[in-house]
Amino acid sequence: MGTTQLETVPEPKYWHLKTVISEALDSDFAVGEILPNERDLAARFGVARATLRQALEQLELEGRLQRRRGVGTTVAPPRMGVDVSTPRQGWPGAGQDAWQPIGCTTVLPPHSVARLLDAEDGEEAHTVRRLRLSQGQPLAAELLYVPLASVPARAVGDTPSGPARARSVLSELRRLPLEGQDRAVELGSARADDAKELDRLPGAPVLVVTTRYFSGGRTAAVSVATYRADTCRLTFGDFGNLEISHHGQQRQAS
Amino acid sequence: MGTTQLETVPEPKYWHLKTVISEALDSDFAVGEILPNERDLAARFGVARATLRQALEQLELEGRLQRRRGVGTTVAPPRMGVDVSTPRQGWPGAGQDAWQPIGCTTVLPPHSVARLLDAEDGEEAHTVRRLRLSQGQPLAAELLYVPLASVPARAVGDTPSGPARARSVLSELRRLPLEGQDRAVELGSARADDAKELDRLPGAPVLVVTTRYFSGGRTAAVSVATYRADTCRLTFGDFGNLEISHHGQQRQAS
DNA sequence: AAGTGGTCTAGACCACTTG
DNA sequence: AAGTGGTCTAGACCACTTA
Repeated sequence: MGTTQLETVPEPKYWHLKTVISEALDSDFAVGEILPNERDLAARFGVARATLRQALEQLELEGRLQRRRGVGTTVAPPRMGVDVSTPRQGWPGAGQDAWQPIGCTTVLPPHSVARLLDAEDGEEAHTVRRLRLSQGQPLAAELLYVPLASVPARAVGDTPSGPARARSVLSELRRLPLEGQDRAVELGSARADDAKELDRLPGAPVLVVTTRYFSGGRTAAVSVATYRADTCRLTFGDFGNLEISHHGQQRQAS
Repeated sequence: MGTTQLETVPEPKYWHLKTVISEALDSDFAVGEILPNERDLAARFGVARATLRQALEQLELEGRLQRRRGVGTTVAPPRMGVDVSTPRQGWPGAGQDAWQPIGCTTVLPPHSVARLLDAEDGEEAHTVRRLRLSQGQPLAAELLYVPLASVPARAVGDTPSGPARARSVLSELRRLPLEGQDRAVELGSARADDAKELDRLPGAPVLVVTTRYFSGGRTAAVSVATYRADTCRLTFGDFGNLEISHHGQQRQAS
C-alpha cells in the first residue's frame, strides 16, 4: 500500500529528446537554419543515433523540421494554409483552381477508385495527372479519374497523352451539369510516383483528399489528391457570411 | 556509355516488405485476424526485426494494421468515415453533435491557440474537454477554448470542473450569435493527454482539426480536435442538392 | 572526396497484456 | 510466467548532395 505513483512513468528517451529539441527550436533557432548533423546531435545528447532519429522523425511529422538526404536538417517554416474548400461548386479545372495539368492516360482505375465510381467493373477511365504548386514548390499531386461514361473517348479525340489531352478531358467534363460533391481527408503514405512529384521519399506522410463529383445521379469523376503532410495545413474557408478581420496572422511560408 | 539504367533503383527492403505484406493482407487475411509476431515474421522474411517493424509501421500509418503492446498485430478494419462537416452552422454542443463533455477548467491558453483567439495576451479561457465516441471506441479528443470575453466567469457560476460546468459553458456560448467559422486540418502527433483519451501511445499520428467560431466580429471560441489518424477518415458531406444513391458501399467498421 | 541523412543488422532490455 | 510490441544500442554500409 501507499506505493504512491511518483517516479513512475519512465518517459521514453526519444520522447524527452523531442521535447528538449522542440524547445530549443523555439528559442535558439531561426527558420531555415541548419541543425548539427545526426551523429553530432546523438553524441551531444548521449544517445544512439537511432534514438535521436526517432525524435527527429516526430518533429518532421509535426512540420517543425525538414530533412534532406545529402544536405542536412533544417528548421521548417510554419505550414502553409492551403485552401481546399470549394467556394462555388465547380468541376476541377474551372476558373483558376491552382492545379496544373501534367498529362492524361486512359487506364483501368484501381479497385479502391472503381468502388467510388459508379462504373461497371472493368470500365476504363481517363486519368488526368495534375500538380498543385505554390511559389515553385509542389504541394500536392492529383489523379483525376473520369470514366468513359462521363466523357467518351471520341470527345477528346486522339490528342496525345500530354497536358493538351488533360485540358481537353477537363473541358469536356465541365460541360456536364454538376449536381454535388463530397470530400474526405485521411492520412496516407506517398506512393513512389507521388513521392517523386512531391520531391519526397516514397512512404512520406501525406494527406489524401478524395473528392467525388456527382452528375446525372452518378459519380461522374473521382479525384485523389495527395498533399504533403509536412508542409500543408488544409483549410476549409467554409461559409462565414461576412469577412472577418482577424489580426491572427495566418503566416504563409515565404 | 550504354550503361542502361536497368537493375538500378535498389528498392529498400522495408518498402518491398510492405508491398508483400500488403498483398498478403488482401488475399490471405480477414479483418481482425492476428498476424504472427514480429520476431517470427522477421525470421520468415530473413530481415532484422527493426526492418520488419519499419514495414509494419507504414502499414499501421495507412490504417491497414493495428498493433497493441502485449497483445499482437491484427488486421485493421477499413477506416471509419467520420463526418466533420457543419451542416447548419452551429456552435459546438448544439443539437446532437456526437461529442461528450468530460470536464472544464479555466486556464491560460497555449500560445498557438492564443494567436487564433482575438484575445489580449494573458487572458484566461474556459477550456472544455470533450470526447467523440463511436461504438464505444474513442475517435477524437477535443479542447474547446472559450475566452472569458465570450462567456464571463460569473455566467457559469461556481459549478465544479466536471461535465456539468462544461455543459454550462457550452450553453452560455450558444446564446451568442454565430456569424461564421473556418476550419483547418493538419497532421500532428498525439500529446500525452490526448493519447491517453484515445487509447494510443504518445506520439501516435493524429489529424488535428482546428475550428474558429466567429461572433461579434471576433473569434469567440477555438476548438482543437484530435482525431485518431489510424482509424478515422474525415468526411465533408458538403452540399449536394440531392441525395445521391451510390452502391459504392462506404463500409463502416463493425 | 567529404559529409549528410537513409537503411539495415543483431542483439538487449522494458512495458504491457493475458493465462 | 510467458508472450507481445516498444525502446535502445553500437555499429555498418548505402544513396545522395555539394564542393
